[in-house]
Amino acid sequence: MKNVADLAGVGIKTVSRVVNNEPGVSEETRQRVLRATEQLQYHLDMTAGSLKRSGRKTQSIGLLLPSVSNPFSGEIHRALEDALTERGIAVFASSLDDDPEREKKLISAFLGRRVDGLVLTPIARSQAYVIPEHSRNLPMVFIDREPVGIEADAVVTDNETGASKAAAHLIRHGHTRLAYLGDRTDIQTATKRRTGFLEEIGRAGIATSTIPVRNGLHDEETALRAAIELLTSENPPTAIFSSQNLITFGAMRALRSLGLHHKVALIGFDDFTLADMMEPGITVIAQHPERIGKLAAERILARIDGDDGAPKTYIVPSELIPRGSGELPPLN
Amino acid sequence: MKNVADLAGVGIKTVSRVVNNEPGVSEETRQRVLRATEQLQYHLDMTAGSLKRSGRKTQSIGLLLPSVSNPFSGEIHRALEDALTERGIAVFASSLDDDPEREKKLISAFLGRRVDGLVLTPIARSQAYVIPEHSRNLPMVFIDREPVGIEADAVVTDNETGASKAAAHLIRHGHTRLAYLGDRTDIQTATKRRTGFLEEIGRAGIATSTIPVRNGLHDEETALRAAIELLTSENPPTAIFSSQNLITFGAMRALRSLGLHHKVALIGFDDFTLADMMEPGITVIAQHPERIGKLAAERILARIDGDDGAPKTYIVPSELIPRGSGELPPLN
DNA sequence: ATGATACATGACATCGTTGTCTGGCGCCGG
DNA sequence: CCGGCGCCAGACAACGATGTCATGTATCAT
Repeated sequence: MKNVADLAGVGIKTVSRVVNNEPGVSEETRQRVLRATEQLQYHLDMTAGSLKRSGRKTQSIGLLLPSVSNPFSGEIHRALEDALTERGIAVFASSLDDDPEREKKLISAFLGRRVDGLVLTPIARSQAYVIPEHSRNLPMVFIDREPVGIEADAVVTDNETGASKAAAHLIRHGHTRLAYLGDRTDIQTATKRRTGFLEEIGRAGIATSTIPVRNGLHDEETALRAAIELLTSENPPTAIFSSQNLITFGAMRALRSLGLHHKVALIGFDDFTLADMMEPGITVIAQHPERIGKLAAERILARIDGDDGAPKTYIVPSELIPRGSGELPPLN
Repeated sequence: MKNVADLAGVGIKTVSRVVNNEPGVSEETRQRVLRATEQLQYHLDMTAGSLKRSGRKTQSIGLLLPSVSNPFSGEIHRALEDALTERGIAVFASSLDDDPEREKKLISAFLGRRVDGLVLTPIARSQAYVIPEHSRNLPMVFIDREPVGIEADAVVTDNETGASKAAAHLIRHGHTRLAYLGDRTDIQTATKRRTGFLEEIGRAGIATSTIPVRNGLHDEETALRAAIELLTSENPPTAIFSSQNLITFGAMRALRSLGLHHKVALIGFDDFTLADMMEPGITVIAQHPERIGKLAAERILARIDGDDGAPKTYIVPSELIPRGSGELPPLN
């Protein structure tokens, strides 16, 4: 900046005014300065600017996702990015891998970079450890899962209702012998989906104690095994609900390997690419990651802009998409 | 920092030494300072530090991808992140959407944030406009596509050889009436794949002029239409090669809608989730995004660390994964 | 003509940190 | 007993920008 000022023969403050489009510079000087910036390939240093600038905003936020390679997270990321880029805010993205230690480390790394806000999927059992930052006015929005031990904004899918819709749908198609394949019980969304599913079954007058529930499945392989075991038991279910993407894949493989894919109904939580191209098409409870991302962006921006209303949880509705697998009638 | 220093009753430089783990502080003072940082919830401000620190490193890099919601990009992103997080480097990620204007704007935004390096998928017709930055010693690594108009490191998939492997595979299974469904010709990878595919056909002694080539397909819908048109023409191909994910999906839909999915062979460039669960399984030329990401990370780190060897293009081999669709024999 | 007013501009302190340099103190060897 | 050395610690400038304030000049109303 100094160099530009010298070249243009003006003070550095004037250069600052020009590059920041502040008023109070004559058109002539402005042109001279612009020519100088051009000539020297000058580029404003935002990091230095944010040191003194009012509010000390760095125009960047931190985003913590289960993994940036997870398509669901990718959609959220994209929607967030679109909304924030418009405001000139850049996004630091990181993957958590369900590791509470990593969660803390990454948050710390973002804090050190003085991000203007944090959008995150909580992993650790409690997020109480960020209370100091939060109350120190660091905007935070939790996504996908509600935080524990701290009052903050959250944007989540309607997990319970979504799962209950799946149950209702299967029951409406005549099923009574349902089964549930679920994720680790320490994941909040997993337990909510289970609750929603079982409660709906209860409401339909079916004894939930008769429903086989397999928890703790965390990948395709374990889901596959659990599903096979279930389907080859002596009183196998006529319909399966899988609480998550990978588990759905495992269930699909199990059904196919036993030749039951056209006989046993299946509804999975989470939509996925090519679900409609399967044989049969897979009925799913679709989440709306773009809506989650967009809402999270709106909330974090509002907080950055000073909104200090009481924290609130925003719920994004899920949607049942019938494609065939969920409409198969019970087979006996 | 000042506050911490006061509370601990030491000078700010001593606090700096402690939080940066520099030597020359007695154990007693160190403890006192650490207690103070704890009490005040002090967190080092890296942005301020990088202002004066030698080399002015911000410990962050910019990553430009077609879209963060694209699974292929996601894998690259993840691999990069893993390698960089180890070194304490954070990643700004942004989506380009095939928009050259956006490419320039985003690069400019990253430059303003003084990233230590840039990893990017080039979109614009030429990247000559970043020559000033590059020669000013801003490390840059191009991924997926080689840059035009600038000498810089690049990490790309072996597009030509990959496509030629697909052609050879189909020919080996007896096909002579092949067809090519390709992306926009202004995308470098697309033309390379076409070249590789056609050259291999030529080498096999088949007149490439007889091969229907459809370019300019950019999504599932256009690919679907092109494929249907091709398959319902009077001398339809017995095998199709699709140059990219979405085009493969379009081709799959076309084949299925015409009831030809077990009759006409298909090989797609790019692997995708559930390819093995299709009917038949889809044979693909798989890229290795994790390897691309890892290599890109190694290169950018080396450059950041001062490696000033001549720029080089690194080629990551692709892999043909047979799953059924590519092994169907010609049907007449 | 004169004081008031508006506008263009630059000097300077400052943001939070680190690099450099200097100072005080204890210890050692001669 | 003294010079020299090593260790700990702080004072101070500097990084690249911006906020504040002062200054100079042209313009305007009276």
